Parts: sequence; structure tokens; C-alpha cells
Amino acid sequence: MTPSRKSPVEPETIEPHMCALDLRLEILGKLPFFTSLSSNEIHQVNQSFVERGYQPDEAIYYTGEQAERLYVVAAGKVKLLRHTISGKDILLDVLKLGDFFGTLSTLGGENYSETAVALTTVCTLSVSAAGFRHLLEKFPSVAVAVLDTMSSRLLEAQDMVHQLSAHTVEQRIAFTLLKLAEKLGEENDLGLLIQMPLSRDDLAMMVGTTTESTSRVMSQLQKDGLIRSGRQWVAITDLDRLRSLSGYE
Amino acid sequence: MTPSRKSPVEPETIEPHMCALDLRLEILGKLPFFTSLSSNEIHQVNQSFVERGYQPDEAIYYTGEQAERLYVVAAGKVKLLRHTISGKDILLDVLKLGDFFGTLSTLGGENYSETAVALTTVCTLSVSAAGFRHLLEKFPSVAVAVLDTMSSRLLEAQDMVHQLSAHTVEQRIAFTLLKLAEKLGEENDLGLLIQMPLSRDDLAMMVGTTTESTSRVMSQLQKDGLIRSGRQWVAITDLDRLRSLSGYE
DNA sequence: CGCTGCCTTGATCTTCTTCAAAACGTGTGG
DNA sequence: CCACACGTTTTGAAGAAGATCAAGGCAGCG
Repeated sequence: MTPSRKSPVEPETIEPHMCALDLRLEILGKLPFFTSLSSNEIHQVNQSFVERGYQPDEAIYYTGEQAERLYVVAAGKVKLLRHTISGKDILLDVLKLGDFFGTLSTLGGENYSETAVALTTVCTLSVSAAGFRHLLEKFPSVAVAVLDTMSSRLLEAQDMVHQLSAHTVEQRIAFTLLKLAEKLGEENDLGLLIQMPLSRDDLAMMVGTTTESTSRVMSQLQKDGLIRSGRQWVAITDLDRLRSLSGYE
Repeated sequence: MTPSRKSPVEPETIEPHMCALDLRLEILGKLPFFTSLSSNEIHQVNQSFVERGYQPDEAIYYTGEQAERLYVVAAGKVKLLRHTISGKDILLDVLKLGDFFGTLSTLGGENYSETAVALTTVCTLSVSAAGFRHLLEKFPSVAVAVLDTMSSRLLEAQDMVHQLSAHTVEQRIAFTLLKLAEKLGEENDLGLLIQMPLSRDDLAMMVGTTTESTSRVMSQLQKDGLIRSGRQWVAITDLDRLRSLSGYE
């Protein structure tokens, strides 16, 4: 049943030149924050940003560290997690090209509330809290754009709360797969493939359950023909049924 | 055991004059958004706001309605809820004097993702999305303040996700009581009293469980001397033990 | 005083976790 | 190219946590 080849997920390869100047400008210009700016202004903005690369599984920052910077994903994928005393981590979000993370507070002096880890090879652009505040004050339209982004993030988090408190593990997994597909989905011969290495364990951390429970549910979903999945990859084959399963209005 | 008198929670009485002009200015001036403005500027801001009163249990807006306004609580308390198909609502947050709700998106054209209901007699000040956008562009410092507020809101929502996915019902109730006490707590002879009508059912909706489970946990907490509680009210008598129970770092 | 909500308590049943072990896939080094 | 080794995934069985169903109690209010 399961395809006999290796993971269909493309292993993101990033060459050193990928964070080069022209690329940077293009990436910054496409950020929702800066779409309203002229290319000249983008150039100014670019001055404030610093680039940096990370290897898979390398941490970008840890929970509790002084929150000093705002990051933007310039290439690759990043995951945000929280730890618990019991060692039962939870995975808050997965970020791709153009997503930002770190601190949006312009005050500084706070701590990161989550840990950011490179999921693939990653290149980030980042700006200090003070530098960001500067940008906001210089370009009021940026502030408005940031606000809009923030409010949709807040909505997402509340969706998550909603989802966690009122649904079964199966429903939560269905919902999470749909969300991931929306963000990282790529149509191919297997179905709608989620473009990231995604283990049962990752999924378990996202929906707040165990690896075993996740495995059982995934097996069932596969048997029912809603998904196809193998080692660290998942593709959706029946969006409609998955959606109705998720119980989301 | 239980005090023989009626609920110790003050029934918030609001006189018609409570939304009067001078009061409005005072309230607006105290909002985190506007603390940086001069009293003259506050006067300008005030022009954009409209006031309105609500009775307990009256809806301010419903999920799915066109999201056109940003509200501020000028008096009383407001709760935000989400509905599910199964009728199992969840309670996202309780708001008090100075808290804002509604839409922060300056775009308009979106829908409210939650329902806002007056918990007590309530007076709100509100501004249209367009009017708010106007304020942001006129006073850049406001935008920065709004952002900071937003980012702490986002953190709260993520805390909630964290809490829901990794903890037992008992821990979640302990945590929720602590959060409510932090926001609405008032020291008195019973302990740290949560100043709002708070039923078992409300709590259940907040932690994503049933009325019965909540009742069992609350009885146990009372027996163990961590809280005192009666019909629609809760007071905390042992903060430390409650905190350690909640399992929150 | 009796009605209407809230709150409590018990018994049963479902869902999910936990513990344990085996099967599988992938990349590695012989 | 094969075989081994490691991490991932699967499966089973026992147990715990919580949901559900069903009554009954208690407070406040007309």
C-alpha cells in the first residue's frame, strides 16, 4: 500500500548564496509588513536586518532567553515549541518563508515564551526590538500591517484553543493536518502532500496527545483512504471527508 | 462550611451617568493605548468613540457578524465565547474595565470569530475599524502600544494552548482560577475573591470539560482548603498550593 | 412554600494513556 | 550489494482519567 520509495518530501537544500542581497530585498518586499513600501524604502528597511543560517535541529533561541529580536524566515522551515516539566513538549506552530517569529514587543526586556528550532536548513533575517520600533515609527503603514498580521495570529491561537477543548484526538489530528496542508500543502501524485518532515511524534505534540494514539488514528485514516502516509511524511487524499471529520465549522 | 449569606460578589450597579463625558475621558486616558497622549489629544480620540449600555446576558455581537467595531469596556464585565456544533461552548476570556475586544483588524470586511456577551450590566465605548485606523495613523505611538497589548494577548492564548494540551482537568481548573484571580481578584475576609459571577458551568467552558467534572474537582479543592466557593462565586484561600497544583512553570 | 436553577454525587461506559514489545524503513559501513 | 543498527511506526493489553447518564439536594426568589 505504502509507496516503496523514500519520503516524497523535498529535502530543502539551501546554498550559501540564498541569503544574498538581492534575495533579501525580494523577501523583505514580499512580507505583508512591507508591501506598502517603495523599493527605496525597502532598501532602508533592509539595513536594519541581519542574516544568519541554521542547520536542521539547531536552535534559534530558547524559552526564557532575553527576547531581543524579531526574526523572519528567509528560507527553510522553523518550528516553535514549548516545554513542560514532564518533558511533554508541545509544538505550537510551523513557519515557512516570510513568516515572522521572536518578539514583536517593542519594549524588549521580556523573555521568549517558546523555543525556535530549525526544521530544515534555515536562513533567517532578524532585527532588534529597538530597530523594529524604529521602523514602526518611521513607517506608520507598517504598524497597521503588523497589527493585521498579529490579529490573524491571535485568531489562529484561539482556533487552536477551541479545537483542543472540545474535540477528540481524531478530530484534532484531522484539523491539524488540514491546517498544515493549507500552509505547506503541495499537490502531487500522492495527493496533497504536506511539504515538511512530519513524524507521528510531531503531530502528537501539536494536538496534545501521545505518539501511540496518533499512530492509531493515522493508521485508521489511511485505511479509510483519507490520507497516505509514511515515515515522516503525510499526504491528504480526501480533503472533504477529512474536513467533515475535523468537526470544524 | 459554606457561608450562609448570598454571593459575596458585588453586583455591579451602573448608573446612567457612568458613561458621562468626564468619565469617558478618564477611561480612555487610562487605556494602555492612549497613555502616551496629551489630554488634548485624548479629547480628539474621544470624538471617535461611541458609547452604549448592555444588560446582563445581553449580546454585544455574535460570531459571524460583520466585524466592524473595536470595543472598550468602560464599566462592568464582558465574556467572549465560541460555539460548537455540539452545543458545547467554550469561554475564551473575561474582560473588565479598560480591556478591549471586537476587531483590531483595520481592514474591516472580516467577521467576528467569537460572541461577546455582557456578564454584568455593561457600558462600552466603541470605534469603527476605519476610525481606529485613522487614529493609528495619526498617532504612531498608539500603534506601538496596541502592538504590545496584542502580543501579550497572543502569549496568553498560547499559554492557554499549552495548558490545555498537557494538563489534567484539575490542573487546568487550578490554572484558570489563578488567572481569573490575577485579573479580577479582590482580597476580603473569605480569601482572594474572584469578582464576577462564576458558575461551575462557566469554569467548565473555560477549561474544556463538563459541569460534573468541574464540580467534583471544586469539591475536592474546597475539602483540601485551597478554595472556598458557593453558588456562582469562588475565593482562593491558599494561593501557593493552588499554584503548585496547576503545574505551571 | 414551592419553583427554578445551580450544584453535587454515584455508577457506568468510552476514550485515551501507559507500558511493553515487535515490525519496519532508511541510511551506514562492511 | 548486503546486513546490521537505529530511529520511527505499529500493535496489544491493562489501566486511569474523564464523559455521560441519572437522581437528588440546596439556595434563592417570587
